Amino acid sequence: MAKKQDYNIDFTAGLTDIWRILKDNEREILKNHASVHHFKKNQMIYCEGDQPQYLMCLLKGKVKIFKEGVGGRYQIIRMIKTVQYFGYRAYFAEEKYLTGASAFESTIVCMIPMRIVSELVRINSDLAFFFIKQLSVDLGIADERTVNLTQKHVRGRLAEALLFLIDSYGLEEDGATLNIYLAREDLASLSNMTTSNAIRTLSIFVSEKIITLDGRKIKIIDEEKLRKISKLG
Amino acid sequence: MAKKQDYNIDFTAGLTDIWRILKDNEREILKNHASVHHFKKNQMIYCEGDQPQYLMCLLKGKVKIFKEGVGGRYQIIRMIKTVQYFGYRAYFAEEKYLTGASAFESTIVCMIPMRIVSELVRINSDLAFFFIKQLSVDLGIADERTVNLTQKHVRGRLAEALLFLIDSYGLEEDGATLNIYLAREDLASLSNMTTSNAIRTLSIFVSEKIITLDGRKIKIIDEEKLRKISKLG
DNA sequence: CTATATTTGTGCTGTATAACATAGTTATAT
DNA sequence: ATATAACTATGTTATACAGCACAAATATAG
Repeated sequence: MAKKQDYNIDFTAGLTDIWRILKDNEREILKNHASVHHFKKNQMIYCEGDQPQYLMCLLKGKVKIFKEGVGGRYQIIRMIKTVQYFGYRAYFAEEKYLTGASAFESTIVCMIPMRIVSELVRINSDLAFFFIKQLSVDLGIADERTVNLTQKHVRGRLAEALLFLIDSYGLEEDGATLNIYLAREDLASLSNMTTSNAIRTLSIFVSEKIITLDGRKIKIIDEEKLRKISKLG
Repeated sequence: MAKKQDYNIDFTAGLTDIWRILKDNEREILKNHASVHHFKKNQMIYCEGDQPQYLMCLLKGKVKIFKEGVGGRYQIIRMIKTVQYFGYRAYFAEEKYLTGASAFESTIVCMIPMRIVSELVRINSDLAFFFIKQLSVDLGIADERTVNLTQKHVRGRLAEALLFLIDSYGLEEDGATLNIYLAREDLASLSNMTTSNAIRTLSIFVSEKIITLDGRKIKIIDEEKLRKISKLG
């Protein structure tokens, strides 16, 4: 793995959330232990079963967190956008990683040893609250997600996935094209359905003038309708 | 709601986890603000949408945490056993409750204002770590659960629910009868299926000599087989 | 630049499971 | 004690969705 020296990035700029919380001497500690790593498209960042060691902050690119299910079928559990933190849950829970993470596209990640993070949490209660809040929010999202994935039908689940992608990565300058190009397979494993059904449902959405497709580019035409479909299930 | 004076319980005995962490003066603070409440069978402890105010610790009884899904169909998100803490996630996330909680049977809960808990977290980093760990573990469980509920078939999901109940509430003195009597409907909403399918699958399990039924009493005959069914999906 | 692999798109078939119906049984209330 | 409501049980039907097959379009590699 490449060290921070290899990349001419002010990685502290990306660490805003935590940076703001820390005192000067704590920032010094963090700076001395942080390193910046580059991952190529589809490269694994960590694997299910690995021993967690780092708090990671996504500086550039996109990351998917996924989990292998029954019969090798994998499911995307969450997706990380820039300046989001990830990879710390398992360490705090004193478990091995239950999920894997891989780079969706060329990605830069800042890594801070959890040993150091733990130490900072111990001496800075604001940082403790930061993680408590983060975990609490994520747990809420996970609970919502469970109900959505189990109770909604394919249309609802796909609509929701699209809305989630808009929310996470936004739209291009035209204000319509999704700012992420993912394979149908990924869209499927994000909305818990087979690839064929993702493809099929997408083209139904096209025929209903909710979206248009150009290869992997997805243009959102009628977000309101998506919202309605997602809500009704 | 009844105050602690109404119940002659040494509620601190139930708060072991947190109690052990606190210093004497912190214990004093907690003791002065804790109150003990009794809930009748099926009584709501808090509702989806409520403003969270208390850290709750289950001293006696059983509690289900559930969530309303599409078309009023509700789903059990988790179940609480004695000396487990609950009700704090939403407060830390600065959200309203996303779930509801109700007493499964006659239940006693100790409540501590989150305002006080937050204050203690601020001054005692061990308590901060306690919540960080708790939330991290729960988030892992939620992720596992999502995959299990979405990818496994009814048999696998029901088997898993039964194993979960053994794990959470244990067995009676005979070493076989589940120590919780729940309606088929609850078993269904725990394993994400319709009541009819829970009933049907249960009686299939009976015919396969995996369990026996006597009304709501469920006797586990072949736990190994349950484990196998759960694993295969 | 071609060859090979991967991804996408559609149609068809099978099946798991939801939805409904109905009856018997057990709780709950008055 | 009796009436009413809620739960349990089982059979039948309907349907959403997975699974497969195959062709076309893209992407990737040598």
